[in-house]
Amino acid sequence: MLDENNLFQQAAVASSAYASMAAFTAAANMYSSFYPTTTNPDPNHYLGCNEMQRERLDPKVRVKLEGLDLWKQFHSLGTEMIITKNGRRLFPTFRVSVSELDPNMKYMFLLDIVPVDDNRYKYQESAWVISGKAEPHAYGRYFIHPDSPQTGEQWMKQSILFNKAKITNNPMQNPDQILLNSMHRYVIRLHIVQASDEYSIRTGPLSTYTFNETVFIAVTAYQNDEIKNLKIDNNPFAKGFREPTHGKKNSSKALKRLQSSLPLDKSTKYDETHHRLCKSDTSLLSSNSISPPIHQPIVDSTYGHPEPEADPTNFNFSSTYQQPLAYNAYSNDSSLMYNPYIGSTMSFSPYGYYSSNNFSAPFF
DNA sequence: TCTTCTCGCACATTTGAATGGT
DNA sequence: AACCATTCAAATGTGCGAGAAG
Repeated sequence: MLDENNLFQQAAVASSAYASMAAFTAAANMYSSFYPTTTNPDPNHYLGCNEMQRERLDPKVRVKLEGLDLWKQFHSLGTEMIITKNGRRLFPTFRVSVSELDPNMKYMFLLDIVPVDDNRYKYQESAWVISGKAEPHAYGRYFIHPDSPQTGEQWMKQSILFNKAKITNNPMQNPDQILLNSMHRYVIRLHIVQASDEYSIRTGPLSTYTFNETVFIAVTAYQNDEIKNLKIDNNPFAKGFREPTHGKKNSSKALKRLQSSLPLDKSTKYDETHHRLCKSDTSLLSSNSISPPIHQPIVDSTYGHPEPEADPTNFNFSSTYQQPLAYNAYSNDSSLMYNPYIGSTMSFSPYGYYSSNNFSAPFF
């Protein structure tokens, strides 16, 4: 049996903070390689940490998902994220703001992505349908925010951007890239650890936040044209595929540079709140009765936004995440949804889903 | 035959070094 | 010398489409 303490001691002795984080991630990733998730997807099961009790952060701590409008647009269509061998960034970018941290304490921010259910999907007749049982998920891959660790005061100064986080389908890829399976459904999680130094990463108070709007299906090529068009319209790197300019090869580089340097263009480049509006969300929803509940209902993760009206065509949407401990992920009934917080109670806050679990989901 | 994945391509932004002006 | 703005090229991030793989 592997001595888990030794693995994490490797992280603890690293000289610089950043190096220690890398070692820590490597240690966590070694776990997943030693304990492959071939039979039981519950990380507690193969880590043997069911007994571990983990203190939570102050419940007053609030995390708000930024760019919520754009996330909701994607979510209403069934978000797809491209995964590649070399790793692909998430779009929309995962960005949060946090409040009520202790300004003087140090924290680390980590992101990971976990399966939402135990199904594999395929895109058939303009709808996602279950095509079989899911492949095992490689738990233990985290993206650690490069500013970690820093004080609560610094984290709360501005929104926290995870634009460098990448997803891949290549197990041999850099361990800080999150390994996913194509045609599987996932949700993004944020972990905040109070860690004043590298020794307290595993023991410091921890809270985990999940946002319903970040549920997506990993794909190697876009299936839904509406999703593709929404990406093209909103992702600055995909500007070349927008209608007016796409296919033109006669514009000189100098002209392009001039155009791109126009003040208006620059000022709106990364402003997600000014993205172009697309078609009405509800008009694009699938009402295919054979579709599984691919999308969660849109539940506000941001304080101060009214909850949208219920869509009568959207009868298949479940309310999984609003129910405390509604499903057993590891039962034999594959129709049940996977709750990554199994064993815990889960409550919803206006800022996001908050796990009250003391020990289970993240294993660091 | 069908579905899914990979790769090279064109077009875009980002980044950082080099340059010039104050 | 130090600072700032601009220019430029390389690196990187996109989706497309053809073809490969299973």
